[in-house]
Amino acid sequence: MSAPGEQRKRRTTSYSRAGADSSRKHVDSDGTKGQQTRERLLKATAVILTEKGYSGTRLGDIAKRAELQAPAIYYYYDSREALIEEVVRRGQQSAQEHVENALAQLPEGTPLLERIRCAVEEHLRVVLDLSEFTTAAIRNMGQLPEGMRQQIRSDHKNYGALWQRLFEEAQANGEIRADVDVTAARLLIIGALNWSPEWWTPRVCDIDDVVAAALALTSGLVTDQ
Amino acid sequence: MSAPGEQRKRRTTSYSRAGADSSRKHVDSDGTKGQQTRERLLKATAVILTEKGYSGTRLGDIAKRAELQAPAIYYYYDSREALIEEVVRRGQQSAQEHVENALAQLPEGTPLLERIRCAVEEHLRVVLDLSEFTTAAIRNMGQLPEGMRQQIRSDHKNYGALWQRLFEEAQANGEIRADVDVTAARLLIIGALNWSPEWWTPRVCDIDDVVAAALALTSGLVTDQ
DNA sequence: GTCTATACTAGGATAGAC
DNA sequence: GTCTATCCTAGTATAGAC
Repeated sequence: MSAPGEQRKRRTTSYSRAGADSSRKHVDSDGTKGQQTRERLLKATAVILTEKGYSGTRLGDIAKRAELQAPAIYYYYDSREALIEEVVRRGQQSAQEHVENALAQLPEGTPLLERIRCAVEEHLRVVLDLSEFTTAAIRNMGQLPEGMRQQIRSDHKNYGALWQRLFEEAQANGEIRADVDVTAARLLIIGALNWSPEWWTPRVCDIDDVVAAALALTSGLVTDQ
Repeated sequence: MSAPGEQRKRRTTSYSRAGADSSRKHVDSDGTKGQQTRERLLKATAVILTEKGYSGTRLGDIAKRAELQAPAIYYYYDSREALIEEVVRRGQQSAQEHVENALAQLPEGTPLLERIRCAVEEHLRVVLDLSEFTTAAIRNMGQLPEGMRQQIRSDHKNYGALWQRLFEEAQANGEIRADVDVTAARLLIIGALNWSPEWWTPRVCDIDDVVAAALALTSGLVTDQ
């Protein structure tokens, strides 16, 4: 008999972010409600992914955080992998889009060094502030299973190429010291930014302080005037 | 029914460096061979840990790489956790020891900036070249289970404090720009170094190039002369 | 010390009720 | 859309032979 007998309540609700006013009559019989659940699911996955890593990300934990039962996930995604993949893809994309967008905003003749500073600042802000998806993507990029890696990889390459171009031109241009390996420099900088979610919290310092420090470091590459 | 009486083992597992007895007599009877296996095990664990992350690290994979069968691991360690814990602890320690040692080597009056450069270079070399344990420790620090974190955390704090001291004194001293948050700067730099195993391979560039680039970045913090 | 065989459990996934 | 029940594989760990 499988008597339930225990009736576990799963109402833990450690959720504080109750932004969306969801207590409506019936949120509508088409699409909308499902779409919200989908978003909750993605966001929950991003958080767990960041905390626990790829392999440590359990559907049960995701479900708990998204406030539904694990099997419900399969209504939205075909598999754990499909869900995770979308999170990572989004994270990758939103960083790239955000930075490209900021760069595009700069006036025509902006010096390369200034463009680089802009990219540094914006990447950092995405990572620390704007997108938990990006954080999740970064943290887990290295341990994704081979299959998933392929598609993501190409986006990743593009983004890297964008940076690389900026650095190479800046060096060719004399704005960056001729004696540094720009590839190493670029990867070190991006690394510094990517690692920041590991230590930064609002309690450590203001985001603007991090930005300022990152820009200071970047200026170490500048040709001495 | 059949519920077997709770026979839980509570091996406390504070594995601390089993007395490295290293008997030298002959290699097969006692001691030595086991010690070698133990080292293979640790090294294999470090590699898998770096590649797959904490949760993705399976005893089966470790065993395979160390060329034995999974259950044999239990002859050396009480649990998967105990094994992983030793790897992480070692990684943490060897970074700290290596850097402290290099710093101690510097002549008495060495300027703080020079000490910082030294720390940057040595930390980078440990991470890229000298210790796969350190890489494993760094990559997984963030996703270790709560229990394991405690002990490791304190070592980690010490190491961070060592760096922080250097930076604060350098700033108080006027060697580092007064307008940067040294905590942020320090964490960004260490982050850049810590992230490097993620992208660096001998094919990307020479380690010395990475070191040079890291030092160039560091110089961005220097007060303008 | 290291193996084979096996007990046990967690967690991904499916079926089908509501 | 979301749930409960359940299947099934993979992975930790133990027993005990060699």
